[in-house]
Amino acid sequence: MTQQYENQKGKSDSNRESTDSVPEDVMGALNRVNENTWDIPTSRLRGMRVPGRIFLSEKLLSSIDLATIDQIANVSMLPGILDYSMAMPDVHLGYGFTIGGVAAFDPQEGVISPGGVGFDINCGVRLMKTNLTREDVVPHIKTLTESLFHKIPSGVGSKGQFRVNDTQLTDAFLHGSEWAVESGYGIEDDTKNCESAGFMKGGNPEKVGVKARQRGRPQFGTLGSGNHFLEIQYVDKIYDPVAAAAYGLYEGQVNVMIHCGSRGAGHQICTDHLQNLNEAVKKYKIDIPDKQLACAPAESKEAQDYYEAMICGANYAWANRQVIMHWTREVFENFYGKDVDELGMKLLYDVAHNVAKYETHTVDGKKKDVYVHRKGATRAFPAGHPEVPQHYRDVGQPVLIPGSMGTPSFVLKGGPRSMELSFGSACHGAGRVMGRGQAKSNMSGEAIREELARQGITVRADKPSVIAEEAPSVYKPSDEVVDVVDQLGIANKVARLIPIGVIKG
DNA sequence: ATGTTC
Repeated sequence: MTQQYENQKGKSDSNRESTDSVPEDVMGALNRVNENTWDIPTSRLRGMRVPGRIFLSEKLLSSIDLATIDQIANVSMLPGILDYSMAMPDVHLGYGFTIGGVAAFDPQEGVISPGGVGFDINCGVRLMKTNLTREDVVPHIKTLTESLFHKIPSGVGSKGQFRVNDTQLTDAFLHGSEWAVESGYGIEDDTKNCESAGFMKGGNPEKVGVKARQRGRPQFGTLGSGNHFLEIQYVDKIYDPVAAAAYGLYEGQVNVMIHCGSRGAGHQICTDHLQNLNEAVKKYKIDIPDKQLACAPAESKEAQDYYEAMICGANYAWANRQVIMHWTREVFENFYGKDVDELGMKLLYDVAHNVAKYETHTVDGKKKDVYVHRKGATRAFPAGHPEVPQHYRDVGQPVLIPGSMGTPSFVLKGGPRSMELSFGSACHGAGRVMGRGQAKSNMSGEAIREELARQGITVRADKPSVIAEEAPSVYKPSDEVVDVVDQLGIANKVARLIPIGVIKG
């Protein structure tokens, strides 16, 4: 870390007392470009190759601190970064890169960095529809929530209902949710309604270490902990009737949202390759302002090894969400005595929140293949993009934005300006404003559970501390975050979803 | 986020 960085960090700490108003140093670090766009000029820190850019409303400005701004600036120092080091309105401090960060790199001049993906590789969200109404479900919500809690293992270190063998694990690393569907955990349509059709090509299980395999095997089909959840929600508002019709959403409809990732497997893949990349930084003499930005030239063996292992982690996560959705269907089938078809339990879509991808974008007016890192950011391809499934192509890719526990989630569609503004990316959620530790010591999980119960939301968690960590008040309001990307035309609102039953790890 | 602070 540079001396300059330390000085600024100190300054920000001393200002933290005056919370509600935006600290002067935050204002001083940003140049306002328009209503929802703020730039960090390259003059801020020595070594910035491109400016930083935060998509944010004035209202949310107080949720940003100087340490977050400097992480965005630090990323702009990485070789081969294109256009801007970007951040979404749900941005907050992360490992090296912010959560809510988007950064694209030239494949020849640029780098690949695990910090730009995160430890939970392909943490993501899927939304499954039903044809049940709120009235069909609310009277039974306690029973349903309880059944789901028992069917789907959750919590830190939770073990699954079945153990995949080594061959199956390799298949999952290579073929993601396609493997899960072929193994009987789903229906053929499921993979069509998924980003990248449920798996990325190019995974190489030989780049996944023994430890990652050991951790991954027993955790298959588990939810995990932290902000991960399974929610029964209902559609309470439609903003865009045409898009809603194309997605099959209508007011009063009950849906299930599943938010989880690659569990210990992805975590171990990230940890292992960070070690290699720490060495690569020295070997290739890359000047990085923060050790957490470990990276290697995109075409180097070290970077490609990580990328091939990361794909395995991403595919594991897609298979994991697929298996969890399958068990959710079984719970509903048993409860209502109807099958999946009769219950209309179709997958609307599944998106990755933490992943790096080789994609085609327009840079300086020319088509170019780049490595886009999305860490706490959602792909949001617009109408007409060839990667959007045929049946959604006229509307745009579904963009699923979970709220924090007890607050609304949103379905958006990829907006007309996402390709020009943000490498086809939008926000991924509400975004924390308070750290986990602080939340745990400040909040009572049991009190929050009772308050949510008064609001008609049944929460079933592994332990109360998880509820405290994820209290709605430790997050930015999801509606304000979503409004920013909506107003920018990065992704446009289609429907709002209100939780009624929540399973947490 | 995480076999919870290498």
